[in-house]
Amino acid sequence: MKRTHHCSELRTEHAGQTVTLSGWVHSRRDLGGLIFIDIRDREGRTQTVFDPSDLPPETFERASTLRSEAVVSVSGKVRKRPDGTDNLKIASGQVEVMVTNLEVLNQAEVLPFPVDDPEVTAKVNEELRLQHRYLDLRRPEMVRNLRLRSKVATATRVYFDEQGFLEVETPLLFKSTPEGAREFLVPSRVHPGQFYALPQSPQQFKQILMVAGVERYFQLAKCFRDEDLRADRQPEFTQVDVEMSFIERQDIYDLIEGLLKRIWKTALDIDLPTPFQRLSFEEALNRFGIDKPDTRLGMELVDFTEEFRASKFKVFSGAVANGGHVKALNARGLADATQGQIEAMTECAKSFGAKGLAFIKVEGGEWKSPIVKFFTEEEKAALTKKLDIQEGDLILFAADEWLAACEILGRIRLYCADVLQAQGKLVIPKDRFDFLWVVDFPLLSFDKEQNRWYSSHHPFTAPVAEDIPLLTTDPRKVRGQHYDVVVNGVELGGGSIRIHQPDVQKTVFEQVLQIPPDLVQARFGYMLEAFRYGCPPHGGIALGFDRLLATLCGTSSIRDVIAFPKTAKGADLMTDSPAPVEPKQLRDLHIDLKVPKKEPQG
RNA sequence: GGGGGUGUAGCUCAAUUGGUUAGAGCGCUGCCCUGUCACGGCAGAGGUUACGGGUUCGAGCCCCGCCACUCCCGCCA
Repeated sequence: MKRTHHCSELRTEHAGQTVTLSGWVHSRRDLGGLIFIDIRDREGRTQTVFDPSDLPPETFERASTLRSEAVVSVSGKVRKRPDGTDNLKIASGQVEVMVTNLEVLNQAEVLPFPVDDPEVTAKVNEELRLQHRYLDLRRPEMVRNLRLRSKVATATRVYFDEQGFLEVETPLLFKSTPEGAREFLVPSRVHPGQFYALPQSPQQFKQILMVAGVERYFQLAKCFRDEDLRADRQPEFTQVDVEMSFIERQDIYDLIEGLLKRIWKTALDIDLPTPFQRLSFEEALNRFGIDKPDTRLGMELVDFTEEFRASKFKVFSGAVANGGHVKALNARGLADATQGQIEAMTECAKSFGAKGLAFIKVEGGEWKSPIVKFFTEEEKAALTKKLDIQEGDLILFAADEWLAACEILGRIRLYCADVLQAQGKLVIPKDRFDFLWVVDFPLLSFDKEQNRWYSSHHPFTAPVAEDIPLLTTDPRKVRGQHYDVVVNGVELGGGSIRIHQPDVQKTVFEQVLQIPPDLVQARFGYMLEAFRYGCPPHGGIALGFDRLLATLCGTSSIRDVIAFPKTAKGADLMTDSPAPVEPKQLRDLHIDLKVPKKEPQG
């Protein structure tokens, strides 16, 4: 049964050798008196020939009954294919194996969907693919993704080892810290009524490791968040988690740029230019309307606050009078936007609090717009100049508070880019990767509904040193030592320099975030205590490993780079989980269920 | 929690907008076929139109409900 070669290995120089191949029946061409069977393994495929003149009739008969995806082991002599019968589509296409022995290791029933035809399979309903993930993973594209993931994981470990990092595993049964994302809870059998939580990230352990003197820590860490899912979010996911002592922000930039450079070279043989561009949070919002800008798209936002301060168009001048901004973007070539597309954009703007969406279509040499009649010649000239308006352009406006105006147009910009790409008017090369750092985030944001400040990143993020006195006097102005790394509009990861002084950490928890002292003690007491016994200055970062792989593989869904992902409702369709448990299990855990009974249908 | 999309043969999709017995390609089954590689030829089987109601002379199509998948908003310290 042992194989001598894999199925993408044989070449003309192997001709004459007797070999054994093992794998799956990829395809079968039964010509009646002669049968061709392509054997496939994870490396590729090889054509085998069953010729009755070389074979016992019984073996030939068995070959004719083989079905797709049966598992076989065949032995025979390799030979160069007859002239004119080479198959250039496969690597082993110049040779074939003349089978003398066939062992059927397992038959396969008819499959629920084909795995041998990439065009068909790529369109198969994802529900079905997830139900039979083991078949989905046989597809060459999925094998490639698994392989790339493994390669990148190894490259990551090698890189960090070279840089003097220790890989340390941290617990999955952790303590609930309900400030952040909703957690998965694990009931304790031994401690009735008490729960573990699965970690949203190893944040606190990695900081504790710095107190422990590890100095350089990394881990490919499993993280868990019980929030609603998206194409780029799963309830359990993997982070490249990093923490270092005695560093400043620049050290993290250098380290991560080196890592990504290594990964891109290993995975795609692409040399990433470093250092990455650096944008402040404010500049990212001003120019792109989002804190994770996709700089490949062009169409930057332009500010017209001054130009429209005294405008006759009251929507603009009114917004400015209230301290707001007027911003615009030029969707080049989108003047032919349909009514439906304009409406979709307007709906999108409204969902961000806009009252409407002002626009100008530049068609046939004139500006078609319900608002252009309010504009003076000076205002029109300013628009033409700063937006470089040309025939065929679509100009879109937002007038609102600064952040809202930016975010509305930021969202519209992405919508326009989608439309332009679908129309072929915006073409982005597949091998283009625009990396950048977003820095200088505000440390705190204000929650209007709950009337309190919350951490923009997390409560362990260090303020810029000279801003520490402002924590209690003017929180809005405090800058955080936080950074995000972004590629092509995807937030790949983020981190910060941490607070390492127990008194500053206590101030943030109790006075700024207004967490009662007894709660702080119960939830974070061990950390504050640890900080008192000699905590080095430290900082770190976490990269979304799944998003990283999705970017490398050119897919928008991280499900394509996770072997066994869950659906949008967190179900595993293959194992049918989550699922009910036995009453005894619940009794052991001291749990009573209160699940409303479903109303009978009808 | 909210909004959009999808659900018809094993798979991918049609069904002239409410009208005869729901079709096609691939796959599957049987027979034929010695140089195929998307093999070819002939024949055949295969449907609770996701599910439950309703309107109608008549529903795959319209209405109500419900389930699953998917995308987005909220959410994701």
